[in-house]
Amino acid sequence: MAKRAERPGDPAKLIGLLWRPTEAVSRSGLTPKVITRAAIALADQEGIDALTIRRVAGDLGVSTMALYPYIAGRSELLELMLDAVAAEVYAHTTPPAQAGQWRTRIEHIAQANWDHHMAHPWTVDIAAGRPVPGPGVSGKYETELSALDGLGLSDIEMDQTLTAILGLVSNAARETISLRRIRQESSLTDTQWWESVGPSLGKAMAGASYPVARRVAASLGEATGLATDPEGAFRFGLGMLMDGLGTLIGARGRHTL
Amino acid sequence: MAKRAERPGDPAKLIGLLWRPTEAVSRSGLTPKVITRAAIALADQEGIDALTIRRVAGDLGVSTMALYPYIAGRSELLELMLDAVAAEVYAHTTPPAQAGQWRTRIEHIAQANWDHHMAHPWTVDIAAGRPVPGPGVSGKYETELSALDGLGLSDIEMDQTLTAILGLVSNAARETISLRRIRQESSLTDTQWWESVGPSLGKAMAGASYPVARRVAASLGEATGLATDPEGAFRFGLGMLMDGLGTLIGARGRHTL
DNA sequence: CAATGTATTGTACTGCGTAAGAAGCATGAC
DNA sequence: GTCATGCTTCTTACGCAGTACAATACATTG
Repeated sequence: MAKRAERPGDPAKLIGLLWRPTEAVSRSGLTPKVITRAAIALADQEGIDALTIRRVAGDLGVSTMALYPYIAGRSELLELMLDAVAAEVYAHTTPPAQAGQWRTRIEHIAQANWDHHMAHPWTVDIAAGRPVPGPGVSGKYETELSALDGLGLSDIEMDQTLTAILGLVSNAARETISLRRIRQESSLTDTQWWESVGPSLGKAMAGASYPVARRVAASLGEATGLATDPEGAFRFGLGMLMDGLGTLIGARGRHTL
Repeated sequence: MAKRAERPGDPAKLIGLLWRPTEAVSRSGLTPKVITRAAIALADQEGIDALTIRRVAGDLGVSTMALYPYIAGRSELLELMLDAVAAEVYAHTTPPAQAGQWRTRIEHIAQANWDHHMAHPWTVDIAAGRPVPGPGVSGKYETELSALDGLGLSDIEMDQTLTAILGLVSNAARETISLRRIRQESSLTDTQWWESVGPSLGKAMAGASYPVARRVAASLGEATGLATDPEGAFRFGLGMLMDGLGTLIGARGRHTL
């Protein structure tokens, strides 16, 4: 946490980087694409906290400041990374036929985004700025909107439906990834952790009574062994959302969980 | 971005801080509560990036290291802050009668959480860790689950429904706050920004064609003057979600937008 | 009033993004 | 082949973060 001097970032420069990347190879072999790829690989393996300019430069075998002419700064690099991975979201899947059921299409979108977040966990950590869509993000948006086109929704409703779907996915992904990270770092299993924490928590909470919360937490613990089940919540929420969408467009979808 | 040495943090200590805060006032007048309050005030006004231990200590008129005996470290302070504001979410609202319509109750929850995020924008920036619920969070959870109790949902479904609702809210809040921040920082209005960016973007995108995306973006721009409308998406998504919930529990709710 | 233990402070370490200027290297002109 | 030109790359240094560690100031007890 707590960022250091990060210049505002020039939008025009960013657009250039996104849409017209320099292909010319200079004497070190650096290009925005090469740097972005190295940065993505690093972030995939070690998380954004490990993604420092120094480290990326080190991985590429050049000095820290050598990167700055190609990427404008750290925040621009993050945008380049986001756009690059966005271009891959639907690259390795065969989309269901456009004529197919809309529920299938939506589930395909949700699943692809889920897989995307799981493959690149750092994508849930980046706070979106003023959106400057690059080719990857634009293509992804186009693909997703197309799946919602022709259902009888207005343009605005299409966008809002998509936002809701992607929001459910990214929320669940964020929580799942957060849990996974903590498990890796703490070297304690969930059971061990609860055993160490449970007693003192029970003692501390003595007196306060949360009847419904206690009942629900107990049920959750029995069913999933965890205090929280983000992926389950996501699939359930998506089902409800699609039911609501079915009602809205009069297509009478059935809830499938 | 990029955090520095942040110890893992002792869960047991955190539980103690959350549930049995030291009331004893030492010679400087410091207590966890006082520090937490100061930190919240600072974060509310200047954002989490401004929330440094040094700064909080300065605001309280003590040296940096004086805080460490009371809060265990920065991450524990964040947890204390989150729990403290969670306790306030429903403090200043009169909840609708339990006997009332469930849609009203859910809308009340969503609205309270929306207001909460708007009052404390930093709440959308904090990555959740392994959940160690304090009294504030627990009380909030209890209140929210109670609003969903008795609708015929299973315990797990209640939790998942709540997760979906709160997810929609926090996503929309995150985007809204992000946009607001950028507007404040860039000192350019949205119109000015688009005027500066639009032309080069248009030129860059020449050749690529995104028919649906272009149409939808145009509609969005006309309707809201913006490329994105998080709050609208949130209200629309919530409506759909509640419609789906209505279908599920057979209560036949009507979509109200 | 002295002794003791804790609350507080000062100093220092490491690591970050990046500004500024020095140095290195490829390229074209003669 | 030699050399000036101009971009590329590297070195150095600044400011600021969290917090470890040791020294100091203070309140309390006898």
